[in-house]
Amino acid sequence: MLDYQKLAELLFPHVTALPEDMEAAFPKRELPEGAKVTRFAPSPTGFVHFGGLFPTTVAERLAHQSGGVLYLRIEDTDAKREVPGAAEGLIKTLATYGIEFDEGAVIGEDGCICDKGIYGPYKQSLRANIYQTYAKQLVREGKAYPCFTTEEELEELHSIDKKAEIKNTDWQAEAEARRAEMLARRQITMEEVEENLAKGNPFVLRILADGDPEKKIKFTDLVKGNMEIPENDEDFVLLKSDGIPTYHFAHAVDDHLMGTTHVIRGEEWLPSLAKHLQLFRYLGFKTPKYMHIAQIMRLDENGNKKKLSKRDMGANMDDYTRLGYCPEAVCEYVMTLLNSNYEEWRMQNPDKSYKDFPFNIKKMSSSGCLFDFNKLNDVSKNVISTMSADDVTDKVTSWALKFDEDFGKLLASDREFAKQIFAIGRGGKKPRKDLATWADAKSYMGFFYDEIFALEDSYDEKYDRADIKATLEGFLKSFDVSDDSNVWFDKIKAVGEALGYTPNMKEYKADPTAFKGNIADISMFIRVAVTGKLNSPDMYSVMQILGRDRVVARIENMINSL
RNA sequence: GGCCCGUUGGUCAAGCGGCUAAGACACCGCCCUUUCACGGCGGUAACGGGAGUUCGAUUCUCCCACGGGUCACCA
Repeated sequence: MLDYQKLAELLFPHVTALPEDMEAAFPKRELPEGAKVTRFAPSPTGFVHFGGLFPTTVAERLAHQSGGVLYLRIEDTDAKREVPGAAEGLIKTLATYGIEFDEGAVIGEDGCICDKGIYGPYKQSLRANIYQTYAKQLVREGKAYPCFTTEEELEELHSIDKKAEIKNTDWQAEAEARRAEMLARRQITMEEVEENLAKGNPFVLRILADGDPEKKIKFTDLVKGNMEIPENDEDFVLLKSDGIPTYHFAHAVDDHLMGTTHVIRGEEWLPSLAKHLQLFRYLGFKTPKYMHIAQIMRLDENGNKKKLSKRDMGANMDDYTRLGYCPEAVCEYVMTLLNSNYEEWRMQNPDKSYKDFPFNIKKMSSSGCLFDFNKLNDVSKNVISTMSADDVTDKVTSWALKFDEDFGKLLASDREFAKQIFAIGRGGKKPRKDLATWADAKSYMGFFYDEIFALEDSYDEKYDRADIKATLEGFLKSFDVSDDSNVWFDKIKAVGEALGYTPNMKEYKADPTAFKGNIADISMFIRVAVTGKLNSPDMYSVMQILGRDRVVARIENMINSL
């Protein structure tokens, strides 16, 4: 039997604080009944991806909907993987998706990350003394012990050392080796500890696991429901040799001290839940509520679902920006995936912010869903269709200035002109839905600009060139931009009728053989000349915006080319 | 391989012992319409398999299959 008190002093001579000092330094939060405290706790190793935005949106909604607190904690416990500037990027990206933190690591006025709130520091690398205080206590209580086996030695003992080779692992042998090794580790004597310490050998602190995997813990996850998980019997690492905690230990200590009520994270954490529960128990902490959110999936080349990973299209939130999706649309899509009754609510409340939606944990799906660009596009079209022409103009312009500079400059050169274009068919109960992304704008309305205008579509062979020419000439002869739309259209009808193309669609449908064609054909002749395309928004509006000179010039060009 | 989670149409999903098994996206057709877009109407399409429990199972239980996740001094 080791003298734990002595061991604790040997291991952590510099740690003088006690757990109660920490409890005093991090007082319980005083929040109204039912208020939830949630957090986003990323490791600063890269960008925010869709799979990360997902649970974070849940955390944000739950906190703010309940009058609680959402805070950001940076889990930079692995210096090797840290990417400079990643944390700043994460915060900014999240902000564009409506995720604002009340507390934690925030970007200060100087553009650098600073702490806001009294539960800091919010960077785990700065909290070593806090973790070590609890670590020391665990040693005192005989719940943790030092392990001087180096990483290299460990690797030799294990048949797995690299993720890539995991498929070739002999799991049986692995488990046995592990077991034996763990038992041996536990036999460490005070003499060995002193000897190693004297040599300056590094150590990790391991938990002394008391679990029996044959026994199950009953547990209720707020989204997964009831489940049974085997108790933990693995002496996992609490403190790495640099004195910095692993995720598990930091999670328990921080979420306790910072008063997290709901731990919201991806379901990939489910397998280590037993460790966390054990840790909370060892430390005498009340366990928070857990919500393990199903993963977003993608289809691999074999048609199987796979977790959406960083490299996949649609994973990096910056992809959406680049592709021209507006954040509102992405949020909207996320909400439809998160709560099955969201779309229904949206239909009844078309003008409200998604933040007014009563988010319901019970309406969350427990199985992973496939990312669907079709659906995103549809949602996005709806979102954009309700925006004002001013909004759309500004948003398309600023997007284009960044990702399609020439086009952006065109739009910016005459904002009023651009705005008139985007105003076509906007407003009213049945707005046009042409744009799913800002990138769609160019193909939709680029033809308005002579710099971009091109004959994308051509007349079908079946149409008599002479008729086309006659239509265009006839149209030009009577064209007057100041005509109202009825007069304007009547003139077109007259031109067509003279050529044997009936203006009466009903008549035409009743007996197509009686006519050369109809008003649709005539309109098309003009449309192609003016817009270069078979399809366009309302042609009268187009001509009004284009103005007399451009309309005439384009038609004359077409006549000359026929 | 052990453990955990999951499985309703192509996708997202409602359902919570008795229903012709909702709805949305996508797809197809029709209508409206000068094209497109919008809108309207309609259509194709689903409970992974097998045992139980039950008068009756998509719904409850078990087994199997399949899919996913995880097994680090990474989070």
